Amino acid sequence: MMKTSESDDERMPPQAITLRDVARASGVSTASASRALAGEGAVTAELRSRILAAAARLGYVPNVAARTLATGQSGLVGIAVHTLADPLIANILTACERRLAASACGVMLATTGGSPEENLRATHALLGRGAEALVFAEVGVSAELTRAITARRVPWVSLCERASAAEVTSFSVGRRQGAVLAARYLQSLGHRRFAVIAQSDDAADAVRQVLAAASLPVEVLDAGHDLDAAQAAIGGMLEQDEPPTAVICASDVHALAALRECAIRNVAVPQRLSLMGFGDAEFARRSYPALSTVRVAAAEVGVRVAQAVLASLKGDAFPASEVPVKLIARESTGPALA
Amino acid sequence: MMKTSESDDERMPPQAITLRDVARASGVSTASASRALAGEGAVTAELRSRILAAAARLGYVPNVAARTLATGQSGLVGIAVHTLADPLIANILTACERRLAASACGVMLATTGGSPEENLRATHALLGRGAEALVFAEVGVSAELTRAITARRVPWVSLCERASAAEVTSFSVGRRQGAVLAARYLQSLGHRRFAVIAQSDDAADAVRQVLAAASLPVEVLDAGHDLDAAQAAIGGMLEQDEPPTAVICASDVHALAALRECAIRNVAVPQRLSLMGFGDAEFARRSYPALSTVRVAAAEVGVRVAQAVLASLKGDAFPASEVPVKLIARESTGPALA
DNA sequence: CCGATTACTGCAACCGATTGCAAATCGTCA
DNA sequence: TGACGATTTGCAATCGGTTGCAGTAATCGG
Repeated sequence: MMKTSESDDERMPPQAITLRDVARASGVSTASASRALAGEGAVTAELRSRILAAAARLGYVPNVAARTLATGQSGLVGIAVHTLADPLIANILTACERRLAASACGVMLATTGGSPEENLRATHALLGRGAEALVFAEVGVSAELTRAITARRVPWVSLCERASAAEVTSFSVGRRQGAVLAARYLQSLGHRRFAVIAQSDDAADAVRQVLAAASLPVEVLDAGHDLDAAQAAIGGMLEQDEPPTAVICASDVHALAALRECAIRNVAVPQRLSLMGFGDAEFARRSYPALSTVRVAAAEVGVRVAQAVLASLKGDAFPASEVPVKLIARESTGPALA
Repeated sequence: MMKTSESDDERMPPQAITLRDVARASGVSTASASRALAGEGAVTAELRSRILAAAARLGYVPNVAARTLATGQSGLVGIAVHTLADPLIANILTACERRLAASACGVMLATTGGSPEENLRATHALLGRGAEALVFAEVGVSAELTRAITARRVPWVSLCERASAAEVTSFSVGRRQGAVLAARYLQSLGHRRFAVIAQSDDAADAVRQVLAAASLPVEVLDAGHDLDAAQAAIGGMLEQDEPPTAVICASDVHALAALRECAIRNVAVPQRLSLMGFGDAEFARRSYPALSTVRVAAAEVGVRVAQAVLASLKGDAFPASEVPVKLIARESTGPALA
C-alpha cells in the first residue's frame, strides 16, 4: 500500500505486467524498452531482441490508456450503426473492422435504433470514449450532430445512400447503382412495364430516371421498412389487369416475398414476371427459382470505408469512389413475352 | 512549447479543455473540480454549481484515457465475434450492446474470422485496449486463450452452443434446444424417418438422443459450413428409395436450399417431406411454402449476455439460463403420410 | 593516438484525471 | 474566548507509456 512492493500478490490488478517490468527484466530503462517495442531503428538489434524476448516471456501487453494519454492518440474509431440486423451493413462493417484492425485501429460500436436522439447519444458516447474518427452506417446525421462532431475536429465517414452533408466523405451502399443496373438489364430483356418495391426514394428515383429516358412507365410501391405491407402491395399489384412484367425489389427478402405472392397466385416466374432482388443475400441463390439480384462487394466497401477513415486520421483525403456492384442473373428473370 | 501558453491557438488538438482549465476558471484545485464533476457529497453545493457552470461554459469533456489510467476502469467490454454475417449473432449482439450502453458501458468489437490465431490476436487487441470484460460470440476459446484471459482476471462470457470451459458462464444460442423442439414436433406429427442437416454435432446429437428414445432412425448429413455441399447432400438424399419424411435443418438457409431441391424434383412440401429451419430469419416466412422454424429470442439472449457481463464486472455471478426458444409452425411441415 | 562525429541509452518530464492525506475552514460547545 | 470535531479543500503522488534532451560509448578521420 505504501510502496509497490514486489511481493504484492494478494491484490493482483488486471494490469500486471508493465513496461517497467519488461525493462527491469531485460536490464534496461523503460525508455529503451518503449523504443524497442515501438519499431525499428532506435535501438541495437541485440538489445531489441533481448527486450522483445522478455516482453514475450512475461506476456507483456501494453496499456493503451497510458499510451493514449501520452501520445494523444487512441487508435479507436467509433462506428454508429442503426442495427446489425441488416446483413449488407453487417458484412461491410465486418470487412471494415478487419481492415482497421490490420492497421492497429480498434473499433467501438454503438447501435442507435434509428431515432435522432439515440444517434446523438451514441455519438456522444463514442466521442466521450475517445473515438478519433467516426463512421455512421445508415445513420441519419443531423445538423446538431454535425456541429458536435466538427467542433471536436473528428473526421467522419458516412455510409449511406446520399451524403448527409457536403463536408463528409460518404460511401453509398450501392442501392442507386444497383437499381440502375437492374433497370437496364430488365429493359434489355425487353420488358416495358416496370414496378419497383422501394424502401426509400433513392432506388425508385434511379429507376424512374433510367426508364424515363425510354419513356417507360414505372409503378412505385413504397412501404418503407414494413415488409408485410410491401408484400401485401405486391399481391395487390399482381391482381391488376395489366400487371408489370418486371419488378425491381429493394432487397432479396422483398424479392422472396414477391416470389411467394407469385407462387400463391400461380404467376410463373420468370415466364410472366421477372423479379430482381438486391444484395445477393446468402439465401438468394437457394430459392426456387433462384433470385436474380445485384451483388454489392460488401467486403470491398468495408475496406474502402476503413481506408477513408485511416486516411482522414492522417489528415489525407480519400476519394469516395463508386461502389463495386454487379448484376447476378439467375432464374427469377427472363425475357419479356412478346 | 515551453509552457502551455493561454494563447496557443494555432495548434488546436481535439482535447483542448482539461480539468485544469475548468479548475482554473472556477478558482479551485483540480481535486475539487474532479470531485464536483464526479457526483454528490464531497464538495459544497455552491462550489459544485460554480464548477459545473464553468465546465459547461468551456465545453469540458473528460479525457477518458486519463480517467482509465487513473482508475484502472475503462467501462469497455470487448466482444470477439467470428463474423457479423450471421443474423442471429448480429441480432443478439445488437441487443447486448444496447443493454450495455444503458449501463454506461462501451463496446469494442473485434472480428476473428474463425482461426485460432485470429482469435488470440483479437482477444489481445481487446484486452490491450482496456476491455474489462470479454464476450466471445461463436468463437472457439482455446486453452491458451483461457490462460491469457484468466491471467488478466478479466471476466468473460461465452456465447456458443457448448461451454468451452467450466469456469465460464456460457450462453447457448439454442441450437440443441431448437433441434429437440423440432424433433419432438415432427415426431408428434407422425414422422418416423428423419434426417438432419447439421453444421456441427450439437444439433445432430440432440436429435439423435430424442429419437433414440423412440428407436427411430436418423440420417445425419454434416457438410460443415459449406452450403453448396449441404445442398448437394440434400439432393442426394431425396433420390434414395425411401427418403426421410422429415428433415431438420441447421438454419433457415439450409431449409430454403432443401426446399429448392424439393421443388426441382417435384417433391411436395409438406405433403411428402416436412422441413424445419432454425433461427426464424427474416425471409423464413416469405418463402413458399413458408418455413417452419425455431425462433430464438435473440434480443432476450443479448440482454442476458449483457447482464451476465455487468454482473461479473461487479464480481457477482449470473446464472446461465435456458435460452428462450419457440417453435414456429408454418407451411413447410405437416403430418406424415400414413 | 587523440579529438570529432555518430549512434545508443537513460533520466526525467510530461499526458489528464483520481484520490489519500494533510491543511484549512467552519461551527459548536464548554 | 478557546478548543475540538466535522467538513471542505488543496497538495501531490499515481496510473503506464512516450519522448526531448543529455550523457556515454563506439566509430572514424586525421
